Amino acid sequence: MRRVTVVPAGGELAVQVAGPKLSACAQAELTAAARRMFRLDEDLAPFYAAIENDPVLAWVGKGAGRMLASPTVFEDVVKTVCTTNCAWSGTVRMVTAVVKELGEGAFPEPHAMAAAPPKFYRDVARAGYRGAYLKALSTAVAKGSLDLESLRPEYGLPDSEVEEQLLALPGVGPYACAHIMMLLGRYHRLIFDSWTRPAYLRLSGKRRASDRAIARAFRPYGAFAGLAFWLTLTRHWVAGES
DNA sequence: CGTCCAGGTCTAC
DNA sequence: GGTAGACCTGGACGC
Repeated sequence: MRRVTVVPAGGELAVQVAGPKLSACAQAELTAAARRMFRLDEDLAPFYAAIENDPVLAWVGKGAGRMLASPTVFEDVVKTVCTTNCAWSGTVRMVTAVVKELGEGAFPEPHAMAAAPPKFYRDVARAGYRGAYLKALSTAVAKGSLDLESLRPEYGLPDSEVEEQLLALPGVGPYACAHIMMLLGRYHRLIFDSWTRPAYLRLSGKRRASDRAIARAFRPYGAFAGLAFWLTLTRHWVAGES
């Protein structure tokens, strides 16, 4: 597995690979991965226009707001399932094991995860009950009965259908669905979990707020409500923003 | 040592 | 359609 570096280069991103020149096929694959990771095909102009004079989010219009994604939807789904009902340290443990033991230095192909025995998920990844979900998920993708990549926006499926398909996946409920939708560039849904809820209360100064009420507060952002919510909560992650 | 809970979901009412 | 209870794991916390 060769080292790949992505560096800013005059308003663009340059992907540098150590060693001899890649084949055309490998180049295309790497470019596609980078495009998805950095969300280069997404048009955030309508969002930027909507927040131009926003007291909280105007800063985003300088070019922020592109959440890092994985090279494939499959990888995002697996990782997201590994964030459910556990501490972040657990997520890191599970994903690290999957990459190190099954992926030969990178995130594994679906067939490699499908071929891993339940013992791996239980004793090595220590994924608990999620092991069965990961096994079922990767098996379906490896078999071809489940095509997660077809959920990418460029294939034109409506959000409602994508949501329905995601919610039908093992281990994917409302939280994971909203999270994956965001990573797909479908920004309507707000991500509600044990981190975002208190984070919103802290920022808004409210003592309590139902999910429904929070969603209502972000409705003015329309199709970008989920992104606006996320950026509001993570504003302080960005250097220079308090 | 037991209980609680962390970036929830599933099943059974 | 909404809501209890169970569910793997491991770290934090109270006793």
